[in-house]
Amino acid sequence: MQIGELAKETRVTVQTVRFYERRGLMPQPLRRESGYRDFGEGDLRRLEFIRQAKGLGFSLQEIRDILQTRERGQCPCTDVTKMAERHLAAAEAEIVRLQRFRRELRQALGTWKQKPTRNLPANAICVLIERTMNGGRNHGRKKSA
Amino acid sequence: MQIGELAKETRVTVQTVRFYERRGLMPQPLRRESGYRDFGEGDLRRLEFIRQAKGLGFSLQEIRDILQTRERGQCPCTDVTKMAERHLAAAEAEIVRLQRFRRELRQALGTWKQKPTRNLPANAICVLIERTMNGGRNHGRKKSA
DNA sequence: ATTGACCCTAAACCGCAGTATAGGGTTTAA
DNA sequence: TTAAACCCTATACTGCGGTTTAGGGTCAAT
Repeated sequence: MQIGELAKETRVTVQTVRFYERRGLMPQPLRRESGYRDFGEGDLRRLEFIRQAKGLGFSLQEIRDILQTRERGQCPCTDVTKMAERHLAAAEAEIVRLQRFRRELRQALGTWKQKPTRNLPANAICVLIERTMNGGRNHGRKKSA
Repeated sequence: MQIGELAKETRVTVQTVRFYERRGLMPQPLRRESGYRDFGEGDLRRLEFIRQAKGLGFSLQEIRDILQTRERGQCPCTDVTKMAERHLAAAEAEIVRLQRFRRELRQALGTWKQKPTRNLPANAICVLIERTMNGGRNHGRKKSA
């Protein structure tokens, strides 16, 4: 199989396949006389695994490590579990953070709805921003001061 | 206030302050005869706002846009709301994805505990990986009716 | 006058995950 | 024979959010 076919099958670009090879995710493939890469079924499955792992949030570095462990005949389960739990923890922290912000935001929007102002720059999130900016009442910062 | 003091107060590096200036997040500050930047209270609050906004997941681009809208005397609420909801949606999608993976992972680990293998590379997540690598047939996946 | 802490600019570099471009060679079919 | 479609390498570029380096200038105290 030529690189173009492999790329098409796995829905990545040929550049990406070569890029993965450079990064050590894909092995050095067989070469024809011409220098053309010659891939087999194993390469196809490997590339599909890379795509799936990427979809699960693993970095190329992590995927490379998993594949290398596997290549040494070892089980990458422990590492994979650790990585996955780490991603999970990060995502959970992220969502907690954003949920907190959303609460603040909704509160601000509620205030805004109760006290609808026209297009004056004094409502809702602006309040939140002004509060953070800690000047509250004064927008006085202009360059041509 | 010199750049060093500003940086210290806001717990960023002086390079970062200059970087924000280049990126248009911080205004061109006053300069002394020597060329030294001279910051005021407004700059301090602005930089603090940048830090907080960053903490809330806004990109520098977004923060710059918010500040520029504000500088034009307009209310950035609508934009901010949109941005925040977008971040939230992204984080929620992320966690759903990872929760799905965690389920798969836990299932795999459960299987592994029930059927302890020796240190052969055929257990748990390995199974998950092997399944992907060896032809990727997904058995027992029931998603939608 | 000299040291040391501070400041200045411009430019290069980092990791990430590729994408694009330049300048070629190969294969296949008309 | 020639053209299209494919392949090759090497290098540069993207956007993100900075960090580092090189090579200076300024300011306060000694």
